[in-house]
Amino acid sequence: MRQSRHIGKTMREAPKDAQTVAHALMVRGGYIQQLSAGIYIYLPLLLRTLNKISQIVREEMTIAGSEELLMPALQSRELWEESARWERYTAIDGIMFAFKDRRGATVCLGPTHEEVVTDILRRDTKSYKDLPKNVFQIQTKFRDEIRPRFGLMRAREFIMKDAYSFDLDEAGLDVSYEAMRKAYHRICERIGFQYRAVAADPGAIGGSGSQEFMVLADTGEDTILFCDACDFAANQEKAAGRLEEYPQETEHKPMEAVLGEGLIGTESLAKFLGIPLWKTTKTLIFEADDKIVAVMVRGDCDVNEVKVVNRLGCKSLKLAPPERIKTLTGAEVGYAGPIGLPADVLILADQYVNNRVNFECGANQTNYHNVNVNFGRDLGLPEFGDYRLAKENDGCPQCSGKLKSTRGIEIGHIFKLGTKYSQAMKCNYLDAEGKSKPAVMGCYGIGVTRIAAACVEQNHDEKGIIWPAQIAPYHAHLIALNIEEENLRQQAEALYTRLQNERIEVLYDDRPLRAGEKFGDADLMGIPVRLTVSKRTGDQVEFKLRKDPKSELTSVDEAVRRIKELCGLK
RNA sequence: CGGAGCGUAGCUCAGCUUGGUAGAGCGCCAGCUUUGGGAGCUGGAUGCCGCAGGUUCAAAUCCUGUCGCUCCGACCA
Repeated sequence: MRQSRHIGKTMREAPKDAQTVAHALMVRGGYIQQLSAGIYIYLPLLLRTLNKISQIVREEMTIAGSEELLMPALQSRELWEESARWERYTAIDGIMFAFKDRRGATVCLGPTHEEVVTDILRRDTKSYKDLPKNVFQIQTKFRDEIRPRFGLMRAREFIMKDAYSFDLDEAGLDVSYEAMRKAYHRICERIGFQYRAVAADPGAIGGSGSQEFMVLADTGEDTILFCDACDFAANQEKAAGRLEEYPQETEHKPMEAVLGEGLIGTESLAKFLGIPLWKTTKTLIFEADDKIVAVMVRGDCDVNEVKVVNRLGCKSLKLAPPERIKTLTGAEVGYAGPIGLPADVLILADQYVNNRVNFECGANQTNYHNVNVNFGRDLGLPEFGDYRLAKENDGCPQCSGKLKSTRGIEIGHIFKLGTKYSQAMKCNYLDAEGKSKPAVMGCYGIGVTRIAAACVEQNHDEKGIIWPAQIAPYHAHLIALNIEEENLRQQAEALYTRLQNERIEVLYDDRPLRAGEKFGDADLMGIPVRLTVSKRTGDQVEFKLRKDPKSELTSVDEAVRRIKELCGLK
């Protein structure tokens, strides 16, 4: 492609709404343009990269035994009512774009395709001989995100590969899931990501197990915890950390309420009372849908709201507003405790709240704190469970190692769905005994546009993008300097033709600009190989890798050979 | 949806407090010089100051409404 005819001008300054490096570089490099909130134009350079990412994904899915199809993005309401997700996705979460067609029928743009794919497979599946099946598609998805952000990272319209497996039973699902898991690892490896597969919370999609594929980046929206000694790795919202248990006193002292005026927060309280932080207790009052729930964690810990939601099965969970806390506990915010709460309030306590002798908790009276509290004597046993947010330096739940923390971008998520959708939508088969059984499903998503953004986030320097050759928009960037000199122009044109004949994808900068501008644009765009011809290069060519600061003169033949080797061309 | 902020030239932004009819840098166009890391000089074009009302002799500026965008939270590939 001639750059003089290329659409997508580079910009020297980033638009002010670009918050992350990847977003800014993609806008500046002429990869994307914003049309409205969370809606982006994929300019020619980006489209080439997206196609290459898609091709890698396609190849690996095919090798893993999945068959490609393409489902409609425009879907009808009926299927979503069959799976009982219509209400949740429209009225409750509002994540789905839904509107009426000219006849007044309600239609929607697919945020995901469990319904449609289950509908397809139930027509195709009659006998146990029809399974297993696995299909995938690469398609534009629509999600009315509450807060789109960071350019392609969280957009309202984006490209996703989604695959769905249908098996006879759990054992079959395990096999399908494992094949997808391996394929996801190969995809990440082929793109050259620094990444980790982590245990994840399945969230609203449901199911028995899931893993996220996280590209490591400081700007990632997720925190992941991993063990420094074994292979344990999990999303922070899923992880269970191990805490040190402290030796306890043997004597149960009498409980008393201590005046500690204005002491909000366990740290200042522990200091004031002269007790270790772990003896204090945080009691948080939540509104779970329309019920009130109290959650206790040790004073040195925080509540993991995802775990609480999973325990309660509620739709929404948020901290109760101050007025509600006041009427409930009779105290200002900051003095809530488990003793004396109304009987209908469910009290959940993290397991590490237990096994403490003479601990502290709020007294439900402004400025007062109960000390020397003991379960069984001063209050009944609450429901214990794991409700604490794991964090860095916790003990590993699998071994004696310690957890480390890092940020990640979730580019893929694989789920064991089970029979949630097949049961609701009657995707059944007859087994060898003639008994009807629901297919056991898995679903596997990977964000194609998000991979592009994550890749830029992980591969750039102060000058611009540094694409790995596998997904770069072009293999080579041919820079012609002094192009107003006819003989040099002809030389550059000849080289351009030669490269094209060699099936090398080349962007040819034929613009009559100064060297600085052309090199600056090349660095910004990030094409892996830069070839320069000028009056200095004679019948040779300057060969430079984007990731490498040094350049050298080589013959054209040698340059072609190197490019083909780097890009895996024959 | 709750909280915060921003809409002025293609991009980044100044001007608004204290109303007087539009500015800078970069980019763009022309010419000359320059020519391997975003060069210099000269000349030039570009704005429904987001939109709609209101106040006023007069509104980019004050008021009201509205639309759009961004950031912080819950959602997710």
